[in-house]
Amino acid sequence: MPPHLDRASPLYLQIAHKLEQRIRDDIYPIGTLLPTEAELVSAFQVSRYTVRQAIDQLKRNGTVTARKGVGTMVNTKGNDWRTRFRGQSRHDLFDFSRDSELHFQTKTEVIARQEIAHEMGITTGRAFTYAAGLRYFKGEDLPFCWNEVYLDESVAEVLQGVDVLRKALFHMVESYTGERIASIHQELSPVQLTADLAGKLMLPTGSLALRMTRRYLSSRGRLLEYAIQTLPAERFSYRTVLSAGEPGT
Amino acid sequence: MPPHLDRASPLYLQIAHKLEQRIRDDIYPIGTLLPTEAELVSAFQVSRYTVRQAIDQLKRNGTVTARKGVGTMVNTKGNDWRTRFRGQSRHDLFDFSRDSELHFQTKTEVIARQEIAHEMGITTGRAFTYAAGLRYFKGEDLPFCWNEVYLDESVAEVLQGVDVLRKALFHMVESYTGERIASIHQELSPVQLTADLAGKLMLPTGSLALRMTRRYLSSRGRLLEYAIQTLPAERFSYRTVLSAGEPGT
DNA sequence: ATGAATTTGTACGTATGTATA
DNA sequence: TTATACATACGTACAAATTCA
Repeated sequence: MPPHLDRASPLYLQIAHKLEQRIRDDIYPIGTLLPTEAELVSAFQVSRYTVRQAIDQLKRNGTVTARKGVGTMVNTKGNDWRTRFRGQSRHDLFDFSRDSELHFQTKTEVIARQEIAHEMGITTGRAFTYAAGLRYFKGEDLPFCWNEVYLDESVAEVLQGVDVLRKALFHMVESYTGERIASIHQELSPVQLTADLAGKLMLPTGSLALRMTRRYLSSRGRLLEYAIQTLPAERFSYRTVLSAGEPGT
Repeated sequence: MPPHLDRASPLYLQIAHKLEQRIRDDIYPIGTLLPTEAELVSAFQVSRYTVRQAIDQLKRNGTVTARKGVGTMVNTKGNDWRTRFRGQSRHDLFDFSRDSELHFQTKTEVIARQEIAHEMGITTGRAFTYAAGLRYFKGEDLPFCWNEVYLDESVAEVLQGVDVLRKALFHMVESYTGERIASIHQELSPVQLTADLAGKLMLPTGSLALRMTRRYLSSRGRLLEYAIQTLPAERFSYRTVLSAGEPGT
């Protein structure tokens, strides 16, 4: 056990965190190469396997990119998904909650049967609170999204008495349970508006829209929340910037 | 080298693909556990390290989740096709390019005029090489994507003599210029297939699809590459996994 | 409640392949 | 061609979480 590391958490995570820290501190500036794996091995006094696991962490969230024969380049500082998830522009789907309001129209108790259970990726028979409504950007008259939510009964209480939602629901769930949402599985597909939805959104039937589903999983893999958003193309575009460095650098 | 595997691509990817295939075929149904790592080792006749790398691949795109002492559970089978894509980082684009092949059908020199220049966000009159073709997952017969690319004339040379593209184009651009792509602006919208495109993709006219555009900008803000992908909903779903912490915790 | 068996997670060593400069 | 640096792949061992007798 190298002296600068402890046994409290895996070595590769400690090293990954140290590397991220150094990137944030501009010890490894954006656009430069990290020390080679061999150098990191001798610097940290661990095996190459462990160094590679640490670097894998950074690759996974886009912080660095490796190229054979060249090295591992720093792309960006800090890439916490929780920041991305909230703090983006109004046109970024990652951030609904801060600039928009969800006005519920219906709220009922349901049992997940065949199709919906399959769609959620769970076994049939589990109880959920289903709530749905229109989502508006603050200060605008036209809704830009039809929003449906299934909340596991163990956390359904957070929606009680809520008619207008102004915060991220999954965040409320985290506060309620005291447990972090471990992962969010998000999926996007194209759809056409049904007559019913078109009416609610005040658009022609058959208009093109994006359908985004999100599955919020606990650390034990339990589905706590399932959300479906239908976003008409005329009122929304999904834009993201991938792993940009600092502007102008 | 186990007899059922070749050396064309890494063993762990071949195994990952086989596992995904079996999940799609309901050999490993949703909600059940995969065979244990030890069983997969003897089934595939590779080391445990290789098996774990294959499973890591499935974990990364959310297909499975593993728990110590329990096993690796199947989460989702994703659309009957091998169609997952994490759109979060440059690294995801590398993976995407490695698993698929782009077969060019046309290649011409063009000048960006009114509409397309506006779409690209540049001034009119700049010269580009335009190339377009169908993209296939390796080993599959049906294309899953119509792929168009505009390459700035300063880097157009990288496409010369290339009929089948197996690497990330922007990566080749980076190697060619020695300069890093600073940011990638991505946009997604729903569309319906035109008769022309439907013919190429062998799908009914009017089928729903995702249209994804990407603008690759140099560090000085110059547009070096503009790519448009039309992805039929039946063959592709856009999926992202936002994970809070580290695997296994 | 305890302990053994099972299963994934972490970590080390070593060797060879492949892309790049 | 040679050297460099990351990528893949084998082996081994022990730790940690879970399950079950």
